[in-house]
Amino acid sequence: MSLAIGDAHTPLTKMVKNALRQRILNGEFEQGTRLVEGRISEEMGVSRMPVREALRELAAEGLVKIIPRRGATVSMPAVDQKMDLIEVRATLEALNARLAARRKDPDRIAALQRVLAAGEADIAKGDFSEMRAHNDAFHTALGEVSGNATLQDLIRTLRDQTSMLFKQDDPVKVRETWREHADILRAVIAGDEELAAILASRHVYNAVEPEAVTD
Amino acid sequence: MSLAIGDAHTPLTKMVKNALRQRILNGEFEQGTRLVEGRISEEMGVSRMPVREALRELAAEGLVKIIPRRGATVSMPAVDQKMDLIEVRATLEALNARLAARRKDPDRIAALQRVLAAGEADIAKGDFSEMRAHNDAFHTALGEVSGNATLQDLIRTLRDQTSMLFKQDDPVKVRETWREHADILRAVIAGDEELAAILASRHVYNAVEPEAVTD
DNA sequence: CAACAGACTCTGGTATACAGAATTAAGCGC
DNA sequence: GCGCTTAATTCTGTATACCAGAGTCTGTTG
Repeated sequence: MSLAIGDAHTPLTKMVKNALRQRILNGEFEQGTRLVEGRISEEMGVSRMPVREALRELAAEGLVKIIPRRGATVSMPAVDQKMDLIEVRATLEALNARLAARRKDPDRIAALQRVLAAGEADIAKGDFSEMRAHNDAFHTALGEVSGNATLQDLIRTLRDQTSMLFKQDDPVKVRETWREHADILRAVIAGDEELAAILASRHVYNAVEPEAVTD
Repeated sequence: MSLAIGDAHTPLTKMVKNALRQRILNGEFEQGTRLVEGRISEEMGVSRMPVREALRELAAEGLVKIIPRRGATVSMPAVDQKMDLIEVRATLEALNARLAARRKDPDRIAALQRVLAAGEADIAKGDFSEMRAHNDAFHTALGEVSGNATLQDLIRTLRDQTSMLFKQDDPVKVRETWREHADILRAVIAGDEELAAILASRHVYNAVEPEAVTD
């Protein structure tokens, strides 16, 4: 299994963690599935330790729940927590956009524009395969403009935790999403903090798939 | 070594973590001090593993920085990160207060009022020894009123990371702090979301010790 | 006194073991 | 059959011991 984890030079723990995160976000493990250390370590061909650590870290990110003496399970957020998460995320994305509008570093904004263009180009081409990546890239780039690393970390974590609440495959929605991205970017460039903040906040709420938070 | 950690039944890792957190927040370890796994484990009479895990968790909380292959060091936030942290924290405390004002659960508010009274009583008595605990209690209680668990977690973490930026021992400042607490509570009870949010946000900025973020 | 070799210190991992909590399977009495 | 015990099995939390290789420190030497 060469591509199993890929034996590079990055810490093993990180690789295990990423592999697990991937699998969880892909829905390969359902909500509540037990993640047994021994099983995973064997499956990935590593010892238990890196797995333990990876699980702890994922727990810190909220993708996994660890109950003492009972181990880890996949933890999609409970219904009543979903809105909580979204509320927090929207607030932080708003702060992020506000800060970006305040600093509006030209270089970073240029980079952001390139990301926006890339996303729009794919949409024009009708190629939706990379949308998730483009989307992540946009939000990451926006985070760089704001320049608040703490905030970026938090948002990334929240993004992972909420990613399953958003629909990514509906072309109509995707187009809407990117229109909103463009609006946010415009507000940022204009230095309009208030507008940027409001747009970013709404952007989160708009992208939520209603059924996801209802049932 | 008997009272080193105290061999209870709670996971060892948690105890190690708490002990370390305590020592860091108390300033017993200065910024940049290396936290060598072997040394700590020996000192606390446990094996390296719980120490490793504790360090990772503290790293997730931001109290410690881990550089691959170089280990953990105490990481007070860098100057330019301090304002970042405070900005984020202020934003989240504002959201928290806003949600509290929205829900204003009577029982939780009653509890909050008791905490406020306890703090004020100690101030009246001139007893400042428990102020930090009272302060934590107030913010925790406020978090319960808002009822957003995710938010509470985040705020607690941020509180730990920023705690050293606040002065707790100046009687004048303490009195001010509690006046602000009372104001926030009043806004929450009145259901005035906007006011509660603004007051909570300012409360954070007001409590910052100017020198702490300057140098 | 700068650059380099060597000795030493730690981290990230591996393997193995084991007590005791949880979970599951097996019995057993009714 | 069905519910309750009990025994067997599975896992977690920790501990030991060990190792390769990255980093760090030190002393030397040109």
